[in-house]
Amino acid sequence: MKPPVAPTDRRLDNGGAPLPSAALADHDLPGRPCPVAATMALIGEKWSMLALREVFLGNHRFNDIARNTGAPRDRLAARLRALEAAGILERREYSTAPARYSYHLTPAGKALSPVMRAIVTWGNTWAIETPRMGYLHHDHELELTEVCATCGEQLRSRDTSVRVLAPGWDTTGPIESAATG
Amino acid sequence: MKPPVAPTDRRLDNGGAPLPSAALADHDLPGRPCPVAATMALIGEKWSMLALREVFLGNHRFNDIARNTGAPRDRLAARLRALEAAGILERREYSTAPARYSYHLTPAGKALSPVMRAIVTWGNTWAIETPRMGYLHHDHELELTEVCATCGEQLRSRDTSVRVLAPGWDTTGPIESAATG
DNA sequence: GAGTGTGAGTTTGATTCCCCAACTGACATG
DNA sequence: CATGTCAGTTGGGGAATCAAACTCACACTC
Repeated sequence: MKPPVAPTDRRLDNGGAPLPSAALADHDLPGRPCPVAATMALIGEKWSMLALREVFLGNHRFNDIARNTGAPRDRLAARLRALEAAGILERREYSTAPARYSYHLTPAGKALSPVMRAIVTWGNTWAIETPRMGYLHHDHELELTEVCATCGEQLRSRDTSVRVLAPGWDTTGPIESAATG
Repeated sequence: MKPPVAPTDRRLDNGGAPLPSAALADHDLPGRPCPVAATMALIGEKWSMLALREVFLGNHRFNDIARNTGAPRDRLAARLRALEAAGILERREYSTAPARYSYHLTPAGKALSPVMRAIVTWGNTWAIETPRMGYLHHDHELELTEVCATCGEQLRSRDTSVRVLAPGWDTTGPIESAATG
């Protein structure tokens, strides 16, 4: 039984090379070692997602990003630097003398598009009165759903369960026995 | 040609009633009026996503959430209150005298599960060395992909384009003509 | 060649937020 | 009566944030 949809390619551009972002270790993260905490450490600061939104929309210059997000300029400069250090954005010099840089998505940055789409979808439905952004898929409106590529079935939350893979932790928290020694 | 997958139900539990969250208006948002900005205003503060992660994992009590996230207790109290005000969490009194509350997901909160899954998937791939969390789908590992429910096709970013629906704005920013008047 | 504009920041000073640790209050347990 | 639990709240110091002005290097205009 073949999967009806192909598994999404992940890190193909990277071909087994080290992570583009300064990969975070468990001890860099507060509380439970977990991909959510690691992701928040990289893109969870204020203005980061809005800056990324603008780059996804095709705005690559500092002034455009500042105007469209409303972020203070110093904060935006700091965030762009952090996103660059995380391997999510790259700076390209489009003018020497004076040096001028534009910001572009790396493979890791482009890989954030499912996160962005999920946020757009949720926000349109639950956070504002009227949708302010939408996606076209070919020539029709995108109706986003999740599917398991292994079995091809549309995802329902009740068919899924979480597995905690961090050593010393389970779903309820740190495991007491032999946790500290 | 029928869609091979059913469209995801959104706000069915809510049946056309007002938004559970204090729905945000354009002027509440910095910069471009957009679902990303609205979502960030509700769940973008520090510790919010980690608190939600714990509730998704089944930890509903203040002390458990505090321990597993590592959040300062005062910040956590503030975030839980904000998420409650946003209609994402609800407090349930599980003990009177002394009054003790546990935190549970509302329909809007449960609807964040695609966002959470997208973040887990990205984080496992790009932010940490080794996956620390995974999902089981039935009895196999979940391999998450996006599909357009309208046409049934697996999503590729190059097949999609963004539409800006906010009046006075396009992808590049605010529209100059007749913008202010 | 003086003045104005553009672009990407940096600096400044006031404000706000965040972290940590200790404390509170109402009970349960020994 | 002392200790423990639970869900917070309070206080003080430090860090981050904000808005606005400023810098620097050039380009364009008159």
